[in-house]
Amino acid sequence: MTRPVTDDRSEFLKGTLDMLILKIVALGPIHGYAISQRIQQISRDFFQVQQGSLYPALHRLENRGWLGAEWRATDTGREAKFYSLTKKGRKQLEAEMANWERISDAVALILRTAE
Amino acid sequence: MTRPVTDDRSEFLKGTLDMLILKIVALGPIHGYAISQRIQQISRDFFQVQQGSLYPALHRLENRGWLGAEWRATDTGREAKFYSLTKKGRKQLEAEMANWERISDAVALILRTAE
DNA sequence: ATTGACACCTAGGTGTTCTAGGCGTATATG
DNA sequence: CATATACGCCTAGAACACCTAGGTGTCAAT
Repeated sequence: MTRPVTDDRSEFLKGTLDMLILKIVALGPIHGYAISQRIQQISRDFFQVQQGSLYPALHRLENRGWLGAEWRATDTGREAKFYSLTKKGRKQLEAEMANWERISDAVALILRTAE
Repeated sequence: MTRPVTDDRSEFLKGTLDMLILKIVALGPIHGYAISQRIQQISRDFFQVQQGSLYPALHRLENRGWLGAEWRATDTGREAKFYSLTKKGRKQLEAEMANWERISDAVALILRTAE
C-alpha cells in the first residue's frame, strides 16, 4: 500500500541536514545515534532524522574532512563512533550558517511581498 | 573545466522553489519567464532560477492542480503561458508557508544552541 | 546581418533523502 | 528463560528536485 502523493507529513529538512549535524557536533564529540536524538530533542520533536539519512550524511561529512571519527566507549560501556569537528568543519559550519541566514532572509522577502 | 567541489556559489533554494513560485503567482497571473525575473528581483538577485528548474516546476505544479495555465499575449505582443493560482494552489501555498515557518524556527532553535 | 532579450521546452546527470531492510549487544519484562 | 526493546552501526534501491546543456522560435536593436 503506497501512500498518496499528496501526503507530505514527512516534510523535514532539505539541504540543511549537514549543517545541523555539524552544529551538534560542534557542541562536543558525540556519536551518530546521539546526534539524531539531540537534533530531535532540541527541535522539540520537529526534526526526526532517519538512520538512512543520518549515517550516509556522517560518512559524507567525514569524507569531506569536516568531521573526524574515533571509536570509543559510551558511558553505558558500549563501543560507538564518536565524531568531532575539524578545523575545516568549523569553517564549513560558519559558511553554511551564514548562507542559511541569507537564504531565509531572501525567502522571507518573497513571502512577505504583498501585491 | 570542472569547478572545485568546495565551490558552493550556487547555493540557492532547496525544496522551496515550489512555494516561491506559488507565492509569486498568487500576486496575479503571470508567465513563466516573468516569474523567474520577479523572484530574482524581489530577492535582490539572491535567487536565480534556472530555466531547467523553472519549467519542470511549473509543469509539476500544474499537474498537481495548484496552477492553471492559459496562453495569452504579453504587453509586448508575444504569446506566453500565463499561470494563475487555483483554489487548491492557494491552500497548498498556505500550508507550505506555515511549514516553512516551522522549519525555519526549528533550524533556528538548533543553530542558536550554545553548549 | 547578427546579436541579444524574450519565451518556451527537454534529456541526462548528480546529489540528498527515504524506505526497508540487516547485524550485534545489552537490558528489561513476561 | 524467552523475547521484546533500546542502543548503535550499516547499506541498497528508489524517488525526487535541481542543474547543465542543449534545443526552438520571435522580435528589436545595432
